[in-house]
Amino acid sequence: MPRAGLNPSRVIQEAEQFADEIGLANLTLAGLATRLGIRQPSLYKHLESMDALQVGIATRAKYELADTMARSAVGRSRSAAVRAMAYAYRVWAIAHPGRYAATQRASTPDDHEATSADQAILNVVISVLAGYQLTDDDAIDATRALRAALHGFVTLETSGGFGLPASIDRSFDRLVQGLEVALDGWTDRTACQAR
Amino acid sequence: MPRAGLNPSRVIQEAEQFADEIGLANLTLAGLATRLGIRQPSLYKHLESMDALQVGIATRAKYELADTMARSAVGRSRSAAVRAMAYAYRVWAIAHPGRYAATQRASTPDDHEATSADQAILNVVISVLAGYQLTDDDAIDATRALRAALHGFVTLETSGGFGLPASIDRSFDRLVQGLEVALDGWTDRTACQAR
DNA sequence: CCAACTAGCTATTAGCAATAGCTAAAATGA
DNA sequence: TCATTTTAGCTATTGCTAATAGCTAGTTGG
Repeated sequence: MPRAGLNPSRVIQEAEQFADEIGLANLTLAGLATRLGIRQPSLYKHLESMDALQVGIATRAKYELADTMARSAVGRSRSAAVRAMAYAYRVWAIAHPGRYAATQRASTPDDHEATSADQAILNVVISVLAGYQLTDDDAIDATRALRAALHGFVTLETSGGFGLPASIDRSFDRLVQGLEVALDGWTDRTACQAR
Repeated sequence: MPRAGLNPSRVIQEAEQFADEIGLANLTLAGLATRLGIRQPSLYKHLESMDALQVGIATRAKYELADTMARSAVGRSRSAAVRAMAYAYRVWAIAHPGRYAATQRASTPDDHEATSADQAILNVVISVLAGYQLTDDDAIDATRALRAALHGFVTLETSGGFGLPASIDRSFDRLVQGLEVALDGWTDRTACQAR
C-alpha cells in the first residue's frame, strides 16, 4: 500500500480545519485518521498524544489570531486601532470556531513555543494600546480588560449564551464603543463620572 | 447490603462539590459513584445521562450565581450596584470553579428549568442596570457587554490566561472602573471621547 | 543494490458512558 | 402482620476513546 505522505505539520493543519467543521470537543484521533486515510494508531507517528495535538492546534491558532489582529490595526491608532482589532478578533473567532476554542487552553510555562504564541497576541494588544500612553500596570490592566471583553463576548456568542434574538452585531458595536470610552478615561478615573 | 439513601438532588449536590474540587472536566461517573459509595451503573437510577448531570449542575449553579449577584446589589444603585455585583460574580466564580465552568454550557431552548436559570441571571443584570435608564436595545447591549466583560475576565483568570504576575485583583478593579465609565457614557457616545 | 530507517499496519489494553437483566431492600396495602 | 409491588442497588457487557507493542513494507542513504 502506498504511503499517505503525512508529516506533523499536515496532521495539525488537517486537524484544525476538521475542528472548525465539527467542533473542537468532537475532534477524535479516529475521526482525524479516517479523514487522513490512515488508521488511528498510525497518527502516533506524527504526534505525541491527543493533548499534544491540541497544544499544536492552539499554538498555531494563537499565532494566526495574533497575525490577523496585527494586520487589522496597521496604520491606525487609538480608538480606530482598537476598533479594527476588535472586529478582526471577532470575525476570525467566528470563522474558526474550533481553532478559537483551542486558543482558550492555557500554555504550560515550559512550552516555549506555546508561551511565545501567547506573547504574540499580548504584544499586538499592547501595541494597539500604545497610543493611549499607558504605563506599566495601567497598560497591563487595560490589556487584560480588552482581552476579557473580547474573549467574553465571543465566547458567549459562540456558545449561544446570548439567548435573545436582538442583534449581536449591534451589541458588539456598542461593546467596542464602550471600550473606546473606557480606554479614553483609563488613567483619569473621574473624567466621565460626572452627571 | 444496606442502601445508600440517594436521590437525584443529593447526587447533583455531591457532583457539583466534587467538580469544584477536581475540575468539571475531570468529573466522571465512576469517580462520583465511588465518592457516593455505589457502583457506576447504579448512578443511572438517579440520573439520565452524564449530559443530564452536567445540565443539572449548570442549572443549579446558574440559580446560585444569580442569587449571589442579586444579594450583593441589594440597596445599591448605578455604579455601586455594578461594582458590588461584579465583585460578587468574581468571588463566587473563583470559589466554585467547577460550578462556574458548568454555567458556561448553553441551555437547550426546550429545557425550561435551564432557560429559567439563564433568565434569572439576566434579570439580575437588567435590574442592576435599571438606574442607568437604558431602554430596549440599549439595555440588552449593556447587559451583554457587562456579562461579556465579567465572564471573559473570570474565564481568563481561572484558565491561567493572564500569564503575567501583575496583580489580578488590581486589574479586575480597573476593569470594573472601566465598566462604570462605559455605562455612564452608554447612551451619550460622545460624552467621554473629548480630550 | 543492499542496509537502515520509518510510516503505515494489526492486535491489544485500560478507562469511559451507557444498557440489560437480576436481586434484595424498602414501601405499600389489605 | 404479611403478601405484593416497587425500586435502588448489583454484575455483566457493549462500544467508543486514547494509547502501546510489535510487525511489515515502502523509502532513502551509502
